[in-house]
Amino acid sequence: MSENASAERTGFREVKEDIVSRIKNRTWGPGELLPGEVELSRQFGCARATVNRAMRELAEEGVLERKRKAGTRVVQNPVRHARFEIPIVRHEVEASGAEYRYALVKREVLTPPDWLQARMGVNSADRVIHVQCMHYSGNSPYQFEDRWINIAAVPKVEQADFTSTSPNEWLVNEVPLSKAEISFSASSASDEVARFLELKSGEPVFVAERATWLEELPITYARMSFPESYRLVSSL
Amino acid sequence: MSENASAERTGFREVKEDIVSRIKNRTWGPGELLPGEVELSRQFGCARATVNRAMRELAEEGVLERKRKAGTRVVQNPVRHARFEIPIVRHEVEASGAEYRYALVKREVLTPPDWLQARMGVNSADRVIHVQCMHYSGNSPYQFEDRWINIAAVPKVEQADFTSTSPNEWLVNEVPLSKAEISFSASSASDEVARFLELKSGEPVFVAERATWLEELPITYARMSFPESYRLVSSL
DNA sequence: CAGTGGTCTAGACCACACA
DNA sequence: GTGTGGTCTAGACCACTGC
Repeated sequence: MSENASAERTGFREVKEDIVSRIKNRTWGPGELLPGEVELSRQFGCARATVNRAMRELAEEGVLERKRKAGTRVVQNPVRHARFEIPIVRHEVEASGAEYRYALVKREVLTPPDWLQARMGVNSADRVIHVQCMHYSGNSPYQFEDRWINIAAVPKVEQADFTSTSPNEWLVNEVPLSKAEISFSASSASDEVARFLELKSGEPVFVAERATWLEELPITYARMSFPESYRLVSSL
Repeated sequence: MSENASAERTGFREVKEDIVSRIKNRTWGPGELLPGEVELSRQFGCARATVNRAMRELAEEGVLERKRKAGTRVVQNPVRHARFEIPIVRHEVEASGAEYRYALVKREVLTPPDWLQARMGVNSADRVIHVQCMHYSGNSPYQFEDRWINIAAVPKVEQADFTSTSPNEWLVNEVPLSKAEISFSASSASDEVARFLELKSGEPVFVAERATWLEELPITYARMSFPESYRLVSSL
């Protein structure tokens, strides 16, 4: 039963940690060149593939910079990366323990406004569905959603009435794996947004915008407004 | 010379794309079980390691869910992930083509306030440096930075005066690879923030908060306020 | 307990980028 | 040219976990 304590194999996690700690203790300073994979695999007593995976992941994480022939260096200006999870509103609310409530505010079919044509490349001849709805956490307004959906991209959307299912959830089930651009900003509540979020006009709101395409085909653009209390926290 | 045109090997990128397209065209619906790695490697005519890397990365990206013995499934509720780059302010401003200007507003040594002890686990007996400074893009206020630094974690900070280098840049060079928690929110400008950002009190500001530790040791907490015009856009 | 993914190896060839 | 990382392979053993 008692295993040989020294029998541990060197895994890529150990290699990663070792490299990181050498950077932390300044063995390898910013911008400095690391030994090649072959050399390191000898030092660590493992296969080159193991070192390769370790260094590849560290490069992915923004710690190292790798170039063929040039070698691997510690990144100079550690551009920080933060990763955020953007869950479905209902799940987000329910995860907090509160009851989720949804209400459709408006649903209309229009020709795409100019800004939408410019923003997403929607064809001016196409029609779009404009939906506004509210998401509540218990009895408190949680999010006001203002969304545009390209009918040409998702014809079935004309049959969806969004009275009981939010457009986001409907789309998630209908359009798998679309590509998205997301941005965050702060803004003053417009009269309309203030009314739905139960704020005064001009009070700060947190705004998330999301535009999605499926292979260059514009699907939807959404602007989601949250009251001041909302906080977006990095995962990982 | 002329290579056999059909000699293309199946790489992990091709495997990834193929899997993704099969999900897009509903060959594999949400929650559905995919064939095992061995089976897929036969279908694709490549080694299992290649399929493994493809599926591992897709799992990393949130497209697939993998469990030993249970197999690999298409993710049910595609929790969207967004990745953001948090650059050094100076670089961010200079990248926009504007001239960067920096000004120290305040620098003082204090005992850590209660909220900071609670937030970061700073020892109440330790001392902290409190720094406030402004970052300008051309002549426009770009960011107001309010930062606390744990002297016990970075003793050299007592010698830094921050009159010409911003605390962020100083720290980046002094403390490599610290772990950070980042959050974003919207807030009303306090009198102080409004004064520095040249806004009216109560106007919306975009707030980024960052807390960093080095191996459980609290290093610094910073609250950065941006005027309404600021927009954080997802990379990747 | 048995099947699936997780990882490691040893070796090989390739593609790029610098000299 | 030539060295470095990028990737693939075929095979092996392991660890977790659902049955």
